Amino acid sequence: MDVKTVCLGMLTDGEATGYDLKKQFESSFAHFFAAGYGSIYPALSALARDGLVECREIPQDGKPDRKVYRITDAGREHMQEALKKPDPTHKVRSEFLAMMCFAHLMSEEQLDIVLANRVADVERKLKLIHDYETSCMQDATPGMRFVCGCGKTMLHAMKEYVDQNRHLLVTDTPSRKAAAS
Amino acid sequence: MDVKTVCLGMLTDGEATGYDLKKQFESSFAHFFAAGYGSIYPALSALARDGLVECREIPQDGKPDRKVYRITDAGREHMQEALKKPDPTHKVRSEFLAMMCFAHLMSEEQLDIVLANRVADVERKLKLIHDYETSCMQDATPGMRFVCGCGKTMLHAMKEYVDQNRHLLVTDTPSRKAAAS
DNA sequence: ACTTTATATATCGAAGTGATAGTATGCATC
DNA sequence: GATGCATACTATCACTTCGATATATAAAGT
Repeated sequence: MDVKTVCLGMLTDGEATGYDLKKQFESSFAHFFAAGYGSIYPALSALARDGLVECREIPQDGKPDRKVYRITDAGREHMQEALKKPDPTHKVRSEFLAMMCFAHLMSEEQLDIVLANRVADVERKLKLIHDYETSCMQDATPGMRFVCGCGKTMLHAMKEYVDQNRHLLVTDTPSRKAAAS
Repeated sequence: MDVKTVCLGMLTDGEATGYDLKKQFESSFAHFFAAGYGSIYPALSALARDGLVECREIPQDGKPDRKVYRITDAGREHMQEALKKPDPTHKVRSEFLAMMCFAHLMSEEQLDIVLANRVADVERKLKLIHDYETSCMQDATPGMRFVCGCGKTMLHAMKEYVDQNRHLLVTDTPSRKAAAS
């Protein structure tokens, strides 16, 4: 389940350009699988090279060709195989928690800013999920519903944890408490 | 807050070898910041090159020298600077959730195995945190307590979510329900 | 006697990150 | 009428990290 496979999976849903896929990585997939152009374009090239997708090049004047990718039968088969992997990973890479390990080397002001930014980021991601859910209404697959629900649960858990345990790191002043509520 | 910085941070707590740091990455840091030898050894070399750590080489017969690293004053200063970054990331990279997006392309048996493995992995990580907490008893910093607590909260949230929402993906048979309880 | 675990080093190809660059259209703001 | 910003699209590149593998010895379990 690398970027290549995820792109292939997205293409089971209909043809798309690299740009389209990037948008999906930025919206519905943002909270659990980020990918930039530096991964997506090479991935699509490799998939095309291996015959798992086909590419229609639509010429445009002045601009580089628009490249629309479509999954092939071989691609669908490959996807089926990829989905047989029994133990897909779930990894967290948190500079935030790493930094908190060294909280005793930081000032309260620094900690306060970092905690606030973390909560803000969580809220941004919650909004992304919410926007996705409202935009596709009832036509999401059960899988996507499961995934969105999982994202919301984890993000809420993080937010609540930070709120309820910040006292382990900072002594809340009355003004801060007031600002938080 | 890359591997280099985290290694430097670990060394604020006392001198260590690359192997020692790896153990820390595998135990207390495992649930939010993994790193292998392929990152740690180059990181230590770079830190030594930049004068942020010093290396004592202890010769050993037959084996390569044992290299014990100690942080320098410049290193401590560098760490202070690194901790001023106001918005450390917190990223999830989940093959698991990516796979669940394509659940409609999978069989129930496959899904069942994947869900079971996910729960097992969560439990393994919970045990790691628990083991760490009992091993260091009260001499953990508030920061480490915060981090362990956060890990436990997130992992419990994931486990509970999977348990309570598996019905979105699989129709639980009586036998499965019995096995789960 | 045999195997696993622990201590310790190190490298390398493959994969992914993040930033940057380029080009055109259209829309809003000044 | 110009300037800047958003959107649509492509693409590359240096750097970092990942995961697997290799090498060596000693202790400890079975």
